[in-house]
Amino acid sequence: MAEARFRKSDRIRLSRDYARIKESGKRFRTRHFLLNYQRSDGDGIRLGTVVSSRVRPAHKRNRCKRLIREYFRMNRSEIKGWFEFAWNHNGSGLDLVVVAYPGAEGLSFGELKQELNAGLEQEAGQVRKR
RNA sequence: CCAGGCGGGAUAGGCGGUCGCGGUUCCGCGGAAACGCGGGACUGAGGAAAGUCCGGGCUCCAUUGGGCAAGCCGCUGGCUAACGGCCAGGGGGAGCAAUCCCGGGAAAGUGCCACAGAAAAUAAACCGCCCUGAGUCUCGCUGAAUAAGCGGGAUUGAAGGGUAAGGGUGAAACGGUGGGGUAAGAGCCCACCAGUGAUGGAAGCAAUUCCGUCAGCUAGGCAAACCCCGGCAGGAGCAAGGCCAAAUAGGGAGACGCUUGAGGCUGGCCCGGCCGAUAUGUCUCCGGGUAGGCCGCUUGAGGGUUAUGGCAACAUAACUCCCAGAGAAAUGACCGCUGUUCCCGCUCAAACAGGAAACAGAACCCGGCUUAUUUCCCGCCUGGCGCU
RNA sequence: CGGGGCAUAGCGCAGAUUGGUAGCGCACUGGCAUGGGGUGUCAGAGGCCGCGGGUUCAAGUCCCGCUGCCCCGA
Repeated sequence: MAEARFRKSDRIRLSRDYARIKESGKRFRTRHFLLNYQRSDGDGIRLGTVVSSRVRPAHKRNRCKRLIREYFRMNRSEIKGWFEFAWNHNGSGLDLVVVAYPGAEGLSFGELKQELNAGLEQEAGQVRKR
């Protein structure tokens, strides 16, 4: 059950971390999201959320972040599994930044889950091939 | 019953379950501590939290004055910490009415008023009207005469003068109606009415209202144009500001005295004022500061109830309550049952099935304004129709 | 969260000082010149000035409220 929690230590909170992941991490897109990720030294998996300021008004931006966090909380062990398999290395960490763009505020939780699941699984598969 | 006006209030669907999040605090374990892990209790968005349009608190900066410029407000009185807000009163406008909207000064000065129109603001005089009337034509008389003179008439008549009644314009035309008067006219004079100024009295704290007297006889609009009058205000904002303080770079920093005076500051500008590179002497000290962390950070012009004063806004007193404090930023996801309203389908109707239910997220804190918005409820008032 | 700016023809800009029938360049349409095109030349069309109120006789311009876009401050 501890897998389904989401504490402060599971979040990316420093602006230099965001800058580092954006600079040296890898990225890919789905229909409504841009995902940056990078292998990290720790053994955990961390999440940062960013919503475009073109998503208006403020309460819709907040809702986007909540849904992304909720998705991450429910599926973190799966995501970790995919990337550990891709890198062929158990116990490595992952920093993940999800950027939401306009249009994302209209998604339901089910639609969001489907889109992010598909995107992440596909990306992990491509990493493994290389 | 229908239509309308004003004011106030409720709600932001509810209950349960599973998995989670922020804050405070307690217990257990680990640890030198910071803290970490596990568990419990309490608690966790709004009426607009919004726009950032005003006003304050709070914080730092500036503060030795003087002058200038710029800004905002504007009927009167009150309330308030303050306001561009609120309450009461007064005036003007809209409406049958309830009610709503607006507000210093145009007689201190400057400026503007396109087009049209004679003229757009100390009135002027284009047409017109009226008077005088050179000249021209004509008639009569004197005369020999068609010369000259005298007199009369006509004129679509040079020129001079009077006048502002009328002139179709314009958003707006320099009092209105009637009478007298005159060559024609005119507040030129008179009566009534409207308006202005001065002044006397009455009511009111005042804005203002009412009743008189006198005067000149009349004064266009725009200050959300400059401006005048009265009032307000130093500047910036919690990313304010304070404390701790890695890595890296660097060897300085501060105080005082004396001389030189490049340059800089004085937060709109000027006068004025102040600091001061460099060189030199003495003394003291390890500091400044980025990442990051901590504080500021929620007990406050606070909420509720009652009483008293006041038409009211509001004030005072007593009792009582503690009600988010994050920092890449907490309230969410899924499931079950269910309330209200609306839509669609079937139906005489109902039941039933399905769908929908707003605007929107605290970021230092308050008082307002403005804007967005769901479903209703209550009270008072106005007009109309019907019945008694 | 706080502070500030902009919006006018399809595009880029004037006009806002001092309110009075809104213009310039490119692009567009048509005529002429050429065998045809480019180019040149002549003519024309295209705007309720971001939206809604107010002041005024009259608003792109002055005042108030919204909407959208952009910039600055750790």
